[in-house]
Amino acid sequence: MGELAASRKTQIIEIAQKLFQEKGYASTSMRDLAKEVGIEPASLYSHFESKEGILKNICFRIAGEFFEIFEPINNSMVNPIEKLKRIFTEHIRVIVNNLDASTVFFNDWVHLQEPTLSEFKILRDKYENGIKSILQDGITSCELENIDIDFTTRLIFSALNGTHEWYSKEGRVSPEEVGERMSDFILNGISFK
Amino acid sequence: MGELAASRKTQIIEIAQKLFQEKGYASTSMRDLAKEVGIEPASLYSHFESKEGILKNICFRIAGEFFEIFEPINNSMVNPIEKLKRIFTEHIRVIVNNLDASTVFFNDWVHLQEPTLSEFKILRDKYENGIKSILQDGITSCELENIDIDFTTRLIFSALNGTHEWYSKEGRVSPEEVGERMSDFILNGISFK
DNA sequence: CCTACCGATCGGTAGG
DNA sequence: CCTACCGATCGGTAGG
Repeated sequence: MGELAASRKTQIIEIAQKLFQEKGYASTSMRDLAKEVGIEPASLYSHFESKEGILKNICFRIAGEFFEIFEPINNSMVNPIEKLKRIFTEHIRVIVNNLDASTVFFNDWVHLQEPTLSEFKILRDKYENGIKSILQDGITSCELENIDIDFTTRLIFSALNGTHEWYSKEGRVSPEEVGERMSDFILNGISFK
Repeated sequence: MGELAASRKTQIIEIAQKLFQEKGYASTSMRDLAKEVGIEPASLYSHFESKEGILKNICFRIAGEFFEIFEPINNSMVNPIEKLKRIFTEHIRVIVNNLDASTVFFNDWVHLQEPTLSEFKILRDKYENGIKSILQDGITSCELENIDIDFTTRLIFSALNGTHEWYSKEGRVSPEEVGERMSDFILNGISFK
């Protein structure tokens, strides 16, 4: 009390993000989490139905953030290259603004159970297909070379989604700058030949 | 029997790689492993001192493979760009030839305990610093633009080390071709401006 | 390589 | 949100 009064549920999620990020979802027990929150283990179950419920909350919140930045840019009337540049930059910003949660998102979504796992994969594929469409538009309009779209998409996500692994250690670079340099790197790499 | 007689120890490692890759190290129990091998859980301990011993074996074997390809290329008398190109290609080959083990290497090294964890990190830093030196050589000799070496190195490893996540699903591309296209992508991306 | 077993810890529930 | 507790499972050991 006296601090900003985040709800207990929010507090649990924030601490869970931190612990899952540090030790991994599978290696973090509900007892670890309860201790850090300062309540009894059983009390966690009045806020979440299960341990997986917490993971679900984290993963789908981050997925939601990615779509929130993707859709308005994708629907805007700019050319494909500019779209990609903006999406890459905003994508990085989501990661950097949610370092703990995005680490959990990338590392621990595999621990989601069916049917949640399938829902998650569908969202992921949707986002991926969105990027592929923009690449296709770029090729069609001759703004991009005739690249291998699947392969290029993999490379793009590898580059973007590695950010959480190193950003905190070299945090002197601003998210905007990382996003821009990453965009340059990728777009330059793509237009090879 | 009747098949190629790999030693039991080798067989345990191979099955462990597969299970750790599928479910993660922390979520795979010694009982899971024993069952798949076809022996009693306690019997695993006549081959390995602990569960972590198996992880150690996998992680350091892969680390060794990376150094085996790195060092001869690094010591060879070719220019920095050519060195990078060859290292990237061989790096990809190591990943692709050891898909299970390299997935464990990338995802589960965090579960190593001290002092093994520190030994592992030292190897990782050594490899990373090797790449940084080559980039520096390339800049000094004006074959590369005056890029940010730390940032570039992060991007390189993000791109290279994401390969294990998608390769098996699009396995129609040969390791050599992946390596070459990845090299082109990275080297083209690097020389921006 | 097995039988038999240990203490510790796990996610989760009942009931208040 | 707590006390009290459940059955299951964990990594690992003793002794052969």
